[in-house]
Amino acid sequence: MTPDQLATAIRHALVRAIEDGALALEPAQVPAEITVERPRNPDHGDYATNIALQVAKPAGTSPRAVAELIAVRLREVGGVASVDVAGPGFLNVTLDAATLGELARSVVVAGESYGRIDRYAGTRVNVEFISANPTGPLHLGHTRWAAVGDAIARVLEAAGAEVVREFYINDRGLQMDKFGMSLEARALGTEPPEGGYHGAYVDDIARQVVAADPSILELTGPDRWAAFREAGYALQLQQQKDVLDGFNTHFDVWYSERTLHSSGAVERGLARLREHGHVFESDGAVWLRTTDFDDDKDRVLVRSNGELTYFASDTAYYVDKRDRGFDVCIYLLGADHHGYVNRLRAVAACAGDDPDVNIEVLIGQLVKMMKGGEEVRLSKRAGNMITLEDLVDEVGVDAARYSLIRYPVDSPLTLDLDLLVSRSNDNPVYYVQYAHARIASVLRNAGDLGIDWRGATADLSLLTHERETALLGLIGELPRVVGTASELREPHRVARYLEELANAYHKFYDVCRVLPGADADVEPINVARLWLCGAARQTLENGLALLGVSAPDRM
RNA sequence: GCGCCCGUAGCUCAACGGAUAGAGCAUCUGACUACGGAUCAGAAGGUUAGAGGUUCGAGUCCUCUCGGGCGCGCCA
Repeated sequence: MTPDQLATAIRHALVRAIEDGALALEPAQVPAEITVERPRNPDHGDYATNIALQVAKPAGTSPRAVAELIAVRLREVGGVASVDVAGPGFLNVTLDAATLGELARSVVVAGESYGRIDRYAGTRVNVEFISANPTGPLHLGHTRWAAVGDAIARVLEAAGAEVVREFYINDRGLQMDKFGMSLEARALGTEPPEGGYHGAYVDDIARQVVAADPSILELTGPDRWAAFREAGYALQLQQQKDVLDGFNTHFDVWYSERTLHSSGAVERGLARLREHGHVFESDGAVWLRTTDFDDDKDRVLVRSNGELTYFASDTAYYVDKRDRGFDVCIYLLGADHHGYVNRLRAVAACAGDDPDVNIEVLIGQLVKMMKGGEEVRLSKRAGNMITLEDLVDEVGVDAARYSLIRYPVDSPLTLDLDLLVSRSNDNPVYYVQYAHARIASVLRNAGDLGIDWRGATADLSLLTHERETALLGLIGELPRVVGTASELREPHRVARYLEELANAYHKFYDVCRVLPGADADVEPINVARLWLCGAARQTLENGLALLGVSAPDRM
């Protein structure tokens, strides 16, 4: 029995109590969600629910009395071994061993699809993240989003959503020109202009550009730096794509800001906003009245000199996404952009959408790096800038991704490079991966012993050891973890869950011998435990896949 | 000045309004001549920054104070 099935059984028990007249409650007062959770304390059974505490007040009686009414009816349900009323009115449910054990079989049978749910079936989601200028390498700030954004996309997919990962290329405007002029300057051996780009990578790209086409130096005037700009753009963008590819983060759409303008999307976007009546003119400029929807000031779309603002691109881009059929547009932005939240939400509202439904702006705090006990200051001046590439070179893709994903993004994160580099259990990713490798080893050994556990008849009711039931219970949690992680857009919950699961496996392994000892026959308990191992391995693999982290058979 | 985020063990951090606030690291003590010791068992470590409030119940929600990070252009 899965936790969801138990929740349904509890609901039925509650409804029956109402129908029997034992409980004075309107059907409408039954909560939409019945919370079933695994108690921290094993004495509290396999599962616990607080439903009695929730409905006691509207029912006009005490929580414990309600709990008793539900308990009596729940005990009749097949697979339920016992139901206790505890504390202020919690219901503690214990399943019988066979019912719990069968979970192992169903997980192994489900394979890679275990953990997938249909909560967001039919929902099209656009997840936009990183969206850097193509004027330099991706740095540490981008890296957090590369890992977390991709994990959010994976979790949403597991929850049934149709997800597109999108990277908005800021390839238009003054910064690009400065980039071109900086490249030109370095190629000519002069200093980049005021506000230009510095660092070794600028020299590298300049060299590459000249090497690819030496005739570029024969150009003059703006033609020359524009040519450097275009050639450098192509190289830098490709470099970003390659690095992200190596980071196991693959974008479905690379959306160029230039394309947005050349395609007429900007005009269409402005037209849409005018239709809804939130555009006005003042002081020779065109404005969007975002203050109609919680923004603290109105925003300029077209400057009095006729030029479009960056904000105009933003609005058009949003409208374009919606026109492409996305129900939800998720933006992942750094904390230094949190001032954009209200205006982006206002854009959605001005376009006639519901900002609470169609747009979602997630703000992530910045990452700090410690090395040798000191903070590594991040600066675009090359020397101490940490790039995504640097991080991966130092600690590897799995450790880098995992370390960035395992913390909620709304709190600032401090990473200690020294700890990450050491391949010890200081980094929990190894703890989780080790559990997977350990199981893989056991299963290999079973094969070497000629044990065909999947083909044998197994009595899974033998899995009654406290460590076995604890492990089974946690294995059963994956679908619900996917549910909360996807709903809250918090993939760190998956990582935390995997650590718990790995811990439960190690504890089980420590006291429960899986394979028969030397010269011993294969007993039913060996087969049952192999099923448990198979289920645990599959759950770890599926969970790690949600994070884009590998599940190695050997380490 | 206004706004957003944060403040939990020595350190890095968990905890969809639930039961005795949990892990890892660091410190101390233990455990295999059988499946991977990158493991497991145990000890120690807390006024959840502070003060009020909401309710059966608050680290979590509301108000205020203190402390830290960030943001407030017809810039991109």
